[in-house]
Amino acid sequence: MLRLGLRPNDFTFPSAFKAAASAPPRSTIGPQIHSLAIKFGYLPGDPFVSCAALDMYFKTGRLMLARHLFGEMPNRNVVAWNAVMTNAVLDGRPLETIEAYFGLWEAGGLPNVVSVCAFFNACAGAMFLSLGEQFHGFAVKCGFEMDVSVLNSMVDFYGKCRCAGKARLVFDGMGVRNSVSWCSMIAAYAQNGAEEEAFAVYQRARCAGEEPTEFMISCVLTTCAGLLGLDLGRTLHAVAVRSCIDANIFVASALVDMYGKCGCVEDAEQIFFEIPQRNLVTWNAMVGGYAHIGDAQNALSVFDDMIRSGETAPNYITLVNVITACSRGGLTKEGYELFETMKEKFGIEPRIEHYACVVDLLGRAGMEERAYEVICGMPIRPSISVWGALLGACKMHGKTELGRIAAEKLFELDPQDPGNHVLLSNMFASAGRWAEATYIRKEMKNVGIKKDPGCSWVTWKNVVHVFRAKDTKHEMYDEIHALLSKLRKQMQAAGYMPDTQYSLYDLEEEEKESEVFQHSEKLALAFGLICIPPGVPIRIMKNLRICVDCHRAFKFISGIVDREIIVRDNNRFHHFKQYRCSCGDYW
DNA sequence: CTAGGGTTAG
Repeated sequence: MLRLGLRPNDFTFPSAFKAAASAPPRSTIGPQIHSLAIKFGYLPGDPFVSCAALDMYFKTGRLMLARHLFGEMPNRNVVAWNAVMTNAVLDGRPLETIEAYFGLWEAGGLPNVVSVCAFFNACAGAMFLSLGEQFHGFAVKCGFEMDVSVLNSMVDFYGKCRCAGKARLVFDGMGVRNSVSWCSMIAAYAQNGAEEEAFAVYQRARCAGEEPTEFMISCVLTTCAGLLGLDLGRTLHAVAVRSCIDANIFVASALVDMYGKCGCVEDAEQIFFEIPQRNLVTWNAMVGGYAHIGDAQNALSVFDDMIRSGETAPNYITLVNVITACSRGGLTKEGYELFETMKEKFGIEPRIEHYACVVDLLGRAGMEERAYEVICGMPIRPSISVWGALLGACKMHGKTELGRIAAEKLFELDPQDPGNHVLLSNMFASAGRWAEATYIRKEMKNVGIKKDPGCSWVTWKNVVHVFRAKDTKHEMYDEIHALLSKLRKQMQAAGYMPDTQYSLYDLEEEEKESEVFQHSEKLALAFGLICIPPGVPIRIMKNLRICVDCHRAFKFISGIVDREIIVRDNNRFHHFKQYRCSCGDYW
């Protein structure tokens, strides 16, 4: 334009700055336009031009220049203050946003819709629930509740502050909704673990004629974690393909994650290797997918690809996932080395999560004492998950004394948790120390701690069938029981010996045997075998870890009836096929 | 000229 000898006017510079705002941070295009604007007399002085320049400096990360420009603006208007507020939230400095809001107020300016949205955003980012609630009242008084955007940011604010119910109240009161409103409400539920409600809102949105957007699909996909969501996840994948949004980085990352969490690494891989670009989250989700099934080799190889590609540097989540994969896959040495060198190699300081991973890694490999040394040398206070990892390992390998130390720490940190008490009691039980096992049970009763009941579930024809141990109430109980007896004989003929060492109470051996045959996962499997047609893998979920005997039995059954069985317990996946499990008996 | 929603770990 300048080369053609045309003179820029006051419309030229704002659009030029807007374009420059999305240039890479090191590009000098923004500052060049700045000098031109000065040369042509638009700066300082023109509020439109200076606001655009201000925003550009923030967006390209030149904070000092932005603040300097803001400082010398002769006539700061709301838009200028808003640029400060919105960019501060975007960069994760919510306090600065709130400060700027009051700055605007003190300077005699009147906040507008954008300022109010930014304020709610800041309260969401800083988790300032009561400040946001007060501001909610104020915004209503000023008449801002007529604005969709303001209401949307209120829904988002309540959702982020863990108040999905309050978000819903705002949402229900909205006379007009747009796509953002629906997404914010779905996110509010999804981020607070209310998967069913999130999905119900999604369905309502679709019924109301809302098109599925990248935002909507990536958000709903997070509600499909675990085997039960697989059908739903595949449906959403199809929806994304039909709407041509499956290549969007958020959608693709969410798909990789969803398939990984459902134990379908092949599907995750297909998306991962086909998409044009990947970001940190995509890489992490893929490594996480391998970690879920305990495929340490592939986790390490993708991690290696990530480093060599130079696309993105790993972060602490990447390392949590890789070390977890090593732990589950039995690559103890590799995992430990990564943990030891993550600081110098990748500049990532080990966090509490990494310590928990490495204690788990060493513990699984039978190196409980080494794990204990790591805990003792920690620069930060060991958390519940660190001691929990040690206790779990001690229980697995019968290291009763060290287990007791871990358990005592756990009781201090979380006296009400039933899982730790049960683990310790079981550990004593399997060491034959019945008096101590019973004592802990009694103690639980006295203090009023109830054990989470173990249960397993299977979906069939869109109905979830839940089983608890010794469950006789299911309508198909007789058939289930008959099938289990038959399988028991076949398994014994094939060399199966019941493993009753973790049976809770001091029962006679025979009673222990019949006890383990009423475990919830066995009931769920029998139900699956009866209902689900041959050839279709049986997918079972369990809220606690799978028991040792069930694990052994499932290997036999997968071979005897020639069926794939996939169990997701509260810790990882077990994929049974032809007398073997994907965990290699290492879990 | 400024604005509202999304993906990973725990």
